[in-house]
Amino acid sequence: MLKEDHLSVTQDCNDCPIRHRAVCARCETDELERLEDIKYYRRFEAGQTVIWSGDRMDFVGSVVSGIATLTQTMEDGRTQMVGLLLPSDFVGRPGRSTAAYDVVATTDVVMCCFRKAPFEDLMERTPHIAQRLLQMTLDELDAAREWMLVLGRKTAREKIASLLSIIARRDATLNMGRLDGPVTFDLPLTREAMADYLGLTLETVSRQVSALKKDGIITLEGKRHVTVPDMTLLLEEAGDDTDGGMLV
Amino acid sequence: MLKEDHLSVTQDCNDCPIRHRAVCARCETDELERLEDIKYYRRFEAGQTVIWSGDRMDFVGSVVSGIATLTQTMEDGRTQMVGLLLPSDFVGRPGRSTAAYDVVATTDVVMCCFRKAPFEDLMERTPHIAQRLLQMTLDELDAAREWMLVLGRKTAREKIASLLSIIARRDATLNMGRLDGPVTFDLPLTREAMADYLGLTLETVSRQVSALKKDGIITLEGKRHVTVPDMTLLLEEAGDDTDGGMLV
DNA sequence: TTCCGGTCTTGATCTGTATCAAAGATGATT
DNA sequence: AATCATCTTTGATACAGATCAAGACCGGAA
Repeated sequence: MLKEDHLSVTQDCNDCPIRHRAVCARCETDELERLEDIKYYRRFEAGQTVIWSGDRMDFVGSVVSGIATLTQTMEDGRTQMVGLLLPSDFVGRPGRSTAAYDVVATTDVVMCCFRKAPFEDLMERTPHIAQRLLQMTLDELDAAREWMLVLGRKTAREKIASLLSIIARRDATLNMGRLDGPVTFDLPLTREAMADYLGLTLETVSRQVSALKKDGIITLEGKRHVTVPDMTLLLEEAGDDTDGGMLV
Repeated sequence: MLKEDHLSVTQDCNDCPIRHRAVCARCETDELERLEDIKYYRRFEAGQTVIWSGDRMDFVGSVVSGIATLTQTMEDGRTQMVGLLLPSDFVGRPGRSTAAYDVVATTDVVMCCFRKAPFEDLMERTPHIAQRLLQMTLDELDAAREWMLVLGRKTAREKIASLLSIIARRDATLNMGRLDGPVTFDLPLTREAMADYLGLTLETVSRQVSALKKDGIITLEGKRHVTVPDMTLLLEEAGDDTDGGMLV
């Protein structure tokens, strides 16, 4: 649900009918005019690396459309995805000059960027922005910690169910969909990307997706189009508290 | 390294010779006087649960002394530690009223607390605080993501080495120790707690600690007192980039 | 000193997931 | 329509770590 004082850029941002919300609806007008100078769009193709870990990072921004991932790679090639960037997600870290992770476009991606130094100035002058960014960062921290439980303690089947639940929920949030009937969405990730997110191999992902399908927890049309007849069942498979809290 | 504008409470805070730094050195004096009204100390015994997940959380604070953990538990008892709270770490979440995790005192703990509502007011009025808190939260997010790589992709031996590296580094930071010679510290965690942090069983932790000892990567006096003759070797075992970045 | 509860180690065996291998879809390009 | 590259599924086997089980250690209490 996009809030009035949302820092994120909404999907309409590219046309910019609501560009004045791009940073913060509570900002005064003159700040927003100034914003125009430091805002610009970037387009990335599917597969393209937006930024490499260790690179100088001279912008912050948010995803307007498309999907990108945040990944960490060890020298021997083992890869762990540490974040999934969907439309409205914020990218970059105020106060740090180099990127800590690879950011890779999974699909074609449009990002709305702000030059970093002026953005940081703006943040200093307008406290709402720092406060809003703090809330967003705390949410991401919660998500990361939630994921630590998935990675550390869940079985392969539970991991898959957890990932599907999260994608279903995020998809519903973005598209104003409901979660109380059958839920349908497109998987934005290859089996390999899912594996990298879940700390599994792609073969195991494939097997467990097939198993969930066989057991009627999900239906597949093609490889990527998923229908969940009953989210409650999926959440049970994920091993989450079954009080339905996630459905609210 | 404690910074001048550190939000955290330092170890001396209990005696409060430097209590005016308790929130932010850059705050003006009158804000600090007001602070006295909303600050208090709490003492917890080893094993005591500071707060239960889901509980109403009416304070924020920071650890003055002792060690606490942030854990998540599934209905069937599987437990994952999602954070380790050492002296100077911040506890609590401005803007959210219930705790998301269990906070458990591992040793006796003293926390310096601030009543939540007034603290949030203070944050609104004094932008440095929100900004400092944002930096701290971003650091925690980095730590959580680092840990996702450990949980998702590292072997048991690498996991143990990673945990020991982190504890060694944090210990050195707090005690102004060096990391370029032999490093000695006390393990603040039982084998079971280590297992819960690493997504392993306590038996596997025990075996891998023994293996690292046999291979001369570490030495043990008793069960808990660890010496690392050469941090570089330990970092190699952890599978971290071996450019020594961590030693700086 | 002995007892005792909690912690830790070690051994034997089991199992979930990785690994290795091959073939089946799918969609783009010619 | 045929070719090709990429993604996905499925099978056979191997292995890291879990599980089950038994003691060893260690500090505190009596």
